[in-house]
Formats: sequence, structure tokens, C-alpha cells
Amino acid sequence: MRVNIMSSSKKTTSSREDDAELRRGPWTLEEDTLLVHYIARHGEGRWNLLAKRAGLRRTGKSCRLRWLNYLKPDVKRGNLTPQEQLLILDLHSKWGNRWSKIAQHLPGRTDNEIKNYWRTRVQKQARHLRIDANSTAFQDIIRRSWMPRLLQKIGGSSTSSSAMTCQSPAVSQVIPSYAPQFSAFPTALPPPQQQEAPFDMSVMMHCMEHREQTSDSEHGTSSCISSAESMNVSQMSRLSEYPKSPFQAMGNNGDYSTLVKDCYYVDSNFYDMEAINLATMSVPGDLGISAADRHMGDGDWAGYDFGDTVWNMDELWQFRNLQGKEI
DNA sequence: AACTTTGTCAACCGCTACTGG
DNA sequence: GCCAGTAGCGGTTGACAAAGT
Repeated sequence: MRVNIMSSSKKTTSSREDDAELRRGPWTLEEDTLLVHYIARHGEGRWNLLAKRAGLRRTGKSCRLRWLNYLKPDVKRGNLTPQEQLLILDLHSKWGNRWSKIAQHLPGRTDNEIKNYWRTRVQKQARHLRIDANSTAFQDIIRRSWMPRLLQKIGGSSTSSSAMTCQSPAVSQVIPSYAPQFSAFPTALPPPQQQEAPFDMSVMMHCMEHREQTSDSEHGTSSCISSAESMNVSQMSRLSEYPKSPFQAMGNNGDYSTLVKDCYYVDSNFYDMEAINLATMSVPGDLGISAADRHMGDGDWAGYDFGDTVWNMDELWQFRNLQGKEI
């Protein structure tokens, strides 16, 4: 654990003293509380000042990162939906490793999350195939094999759920150009009543306070259920089915940020996470994605998140061998 | 059961761009 | 124009958990 690791010894006395006061490593419950409370009152920005005034022994940089990637209420957790994966594939093919730019088109997803996803899922597949993730061979595999299957996955789910009926503009631009057979998908925007609820800081604070009172809990998704008393039975059961919180995965018992995030799981489930994740996308500007300039960059494997694996490694190897290049 | 390997992802680092004095 | 402070980006690290042996 990288807690309270101090900086190098080649520093001036004053900077050493400064560093000695600075904490590093994983954030504690108390630090999260301080940060969230401060931002609730004063808003974000001026991070160095914020860190000092909030009483945090952290750099402004660290505070900013913690807020943007973890504590900010609209940060979305859980597996990326096939639609999101498709969008990432497409945008990465256009922009490369411009994670922040890509993240702008996936509301609730952070650049860090997308970057991690790419490195752990996509590049892994390239490694397994022993192909350079940036090679044209790998691009072809993605374009010809993986993306159509991902699209099939999306198409299949659209018949049984509302996922595709609430397709985002961004995704609806991607789908037809990669898979004409799916171009008839409804692309209607969500009706107004399904728009994502505006963030209510008071709810978040309530959740935090509640969590503080019940910090013995080690559960994840149900820890903030009290804030969602109006949930019906089906909503509750869906909640328990939702992929585990990364906070649970971290094993941070008593970390109240779990609670913060749980609140948003709950809220999100009010709107049907699967359907609304992309439905509520507000895509700034026109992606300008055309069939003509569509050329894949690094690939997405797409199947990794699904129990019924979409990708068949044998088939991919066939693909690779047919390509006969770039080992 | 014990140990090793692999995968995940939060957090850090270094750099560049921007802004205001 | 120069400088310092700040914000933001992309690459990398390392702790931890899960999977494999």
C-alpha cells in the first residue's frame, strides 16, 4: 500500500516539510468527506486552494483527480455497455489515445476508466493474438469480426430491452455505418421524463451521513437503500443484479465513498441503468463520423464482459492467419 | 492449502497549455 | 514577453483480488 510515501530526499528543507504534510496513496473516508463537503459548499476549481481550505493534506492535483474520477456524482460505474464499447472503438479509431476527448462522448465515464479499459481489455486481446494493437491486421480483425459481433449483441438485446430504443445520437451514428443491417434501429431520444435526474447534493450528503452512522456495513449496493425507499421490488432486485461496485472490489470496508457511489447506483436504477446509460448521453457537437473516414484503430474485443463469450479465439486466429502479416 | 501469475483500476508522475499579474 | 500558478492530459505504477497451478 502506497500510503504516506514521502518524496525523494533531494529537496529543500521547506519543500520537504511541505511534502511531509502531504498524504499520498488511497483516500480515506475522512478525506472524501472533507472534499465532498467542501465542494458542496464552495464548488470545484482552484484545487490547491481548495485542498488547503478543506483541510486536506493532499495536492490540488490529487483532489481534482479524486473528485473527477471517483466522487463526482455523475461518475458512472459498472461494466461498459456494448453501446459504449462500440463508441469507444469508433472514437479511438478516429482520435487515438485522446482519452479525455473520447470520454466527453461517454457521459459518466472518465478518461481514466476508458484508458484502463483499453489497456486491460483491448490491448490484451492484441497481445494474445501476438499482433501489434496499432497494426492494420488488428484493425481488420476488429472491423470485420469483433465489431459486427458486438453489433449483433446490441441488436439482440434491443429486441428484448429498451437499450436500443433509447440509443444515443453518438451511437446511432456509429451503428449504421459499421453494420448496415442494424441501421433500422430506432434512434429516438429518451422522452423528457426519462432524462437523468439532476444531481441533488443534499441526497448525497444524506447518504454520507447515513453511511457514517452505519459504517459497520461491508455490503456494497444496498448500503444506501434507505435513500431509495420508494424503490419497488423489481427495482430492488435489479439493483442487486447490477455489477458489483468497484468499491466493493477494492474491499474498502467502511469506506463511505462506497455509499456515495451506491446512492448513484440506486438513482440510476430508477431509470433502468441499461436503458438510460446511453440514452442520457448528451453528445456535444456532431461527431462527424462518416462511413468514408471510418478506419479502425486499436481494437476492442468486446466479448470480455459477457458471459456468453462473443469472441472465439480460434476464429480470431483464423482471421489473423488469413491476414498473414505482422506477427 | 500454499504459492504464483494475471487482471483490474485508483492514484501518481511528468509534461504541456492556459491564465493572470 | 516573462514568470508563476493552475488545470488538464496521457502514460505508468503498484496494491489488491481473482484465477491458476
